[in-house]
Amino acid sequence: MANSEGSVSLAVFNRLALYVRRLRDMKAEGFVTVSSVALADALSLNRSLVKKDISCAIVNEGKPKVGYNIDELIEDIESFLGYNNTKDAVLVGVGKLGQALMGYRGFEKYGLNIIGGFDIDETIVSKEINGKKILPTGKLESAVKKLNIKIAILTTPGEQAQAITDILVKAGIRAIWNFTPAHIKTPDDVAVKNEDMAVSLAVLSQQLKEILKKESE
Amino acid sequence: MANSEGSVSLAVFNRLALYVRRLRDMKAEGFVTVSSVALADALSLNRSLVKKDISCAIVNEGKPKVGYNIDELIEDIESFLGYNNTKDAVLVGVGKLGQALMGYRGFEKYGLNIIGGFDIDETIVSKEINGKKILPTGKLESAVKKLNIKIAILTTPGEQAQAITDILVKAGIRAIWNFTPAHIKTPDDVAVKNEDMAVSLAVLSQQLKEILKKESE
DNA sequence: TAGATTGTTAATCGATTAACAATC
DNA sequence: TAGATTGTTAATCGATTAACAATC
Repeated sequence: MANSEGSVSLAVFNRLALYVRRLRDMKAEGFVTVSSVALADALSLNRSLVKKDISCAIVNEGKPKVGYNIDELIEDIESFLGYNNTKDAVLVGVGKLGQALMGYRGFEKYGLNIIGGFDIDETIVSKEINGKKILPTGKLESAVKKLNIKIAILTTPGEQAQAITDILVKAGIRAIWNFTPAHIKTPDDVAVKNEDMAVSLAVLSQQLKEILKKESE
Repeated sequence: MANSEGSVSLAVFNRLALYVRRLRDMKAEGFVTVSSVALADALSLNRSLVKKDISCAIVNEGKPKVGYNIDELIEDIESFLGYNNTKDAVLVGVGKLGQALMGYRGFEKYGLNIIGGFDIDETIVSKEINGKKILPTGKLESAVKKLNIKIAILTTPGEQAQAITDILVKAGIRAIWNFTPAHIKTPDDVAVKNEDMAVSLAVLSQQLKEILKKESE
């Protein structure tokens, strides 16, 4: 059995998501069972590491000499990552990015259900994207309270981020996925995940620098 | 002086970006100098950790009893993270997400210059977003070669991701920022940064779960 | 000088890797 | 049975934290 209530490190989380993606590919290629060794080798990762990561997430044990049933393994990891239990969310700020996220059908696969968008722009209010209504920001607080929503996606301009955050927190939101470049302040009992493009870009740039450096040697 | 050619861990990178954001806030609040201790306390992080992170990135040393000049510190960290040296990139797949990224002026602050977009859709080709032209995908390879571009942003549908990746690699691209949900295969000398919404969402969901659990106790 | 903070060195902690007995 | 893989325990490595001398 697994680390029943695992506060797993971020690194493990990242790798588990990577495993799921690769396992889906392997399943498509016709694999019925898969060993931790095979998965590790496919990803060029240490075998013990993959073994241990898997053991954090699984309910269905593997069999010596055979490995894991690929369906059960995918199911277990997805369940551990929370892809299976649907979570309702609101999205605030229906600009280009907000529209892109509202229109992205992939979220459903990961258990996120955006119930609707909110914007101050009159011209966009009352339109629909991907079958989801867009309401005026004035109705944000009451809607969140009424539907008991706990997750909000923040895609407003940076200047409005803090003001909207305050409204969200007041309405009972407990997790904010922040796509704005602004730093937002929240009480300790509200989780914030910054989708930080700057960091990703910096990481990518550094990798590129190392590759180009290696080449010129 | 700094760890002159620092292969710094991802964790350090993430924290340095966090420091910059907070330092900008502090500067706006009127700080002229700042100590590692003050910064650490403001972020509720360990003092030694912040001290060490900073020492990886800085050129301008701090002064005992005073701390660092806030302008120099921001400048040094930004430079270390590569925000200052402009990097040209192409963007492939000008859907909602692609448009959002092309229209996002914040990238300039981080040194990314999207020189243009590419799409197969005739109706969007030849339009402009944020002053940047959109060209047919057929011209992608020659444009990348001609302008010697090394970075590509991939925002196509998942199904096209691998085919486009192959073209990009052939044209000389060495770093791909992958916003598609697809797993793309590249040679070892091409860096890939997956912008994995699923992982972020999973992390946020877990934090939320822990908060709600704590509450019900 | 006394006090605070720097930069650096040592101690601790956690995550990764290796080793191995159990099992099909 | 022999061989491969599981699950687990021990060893290693790296990152975080604590301690401390140097300095303004």
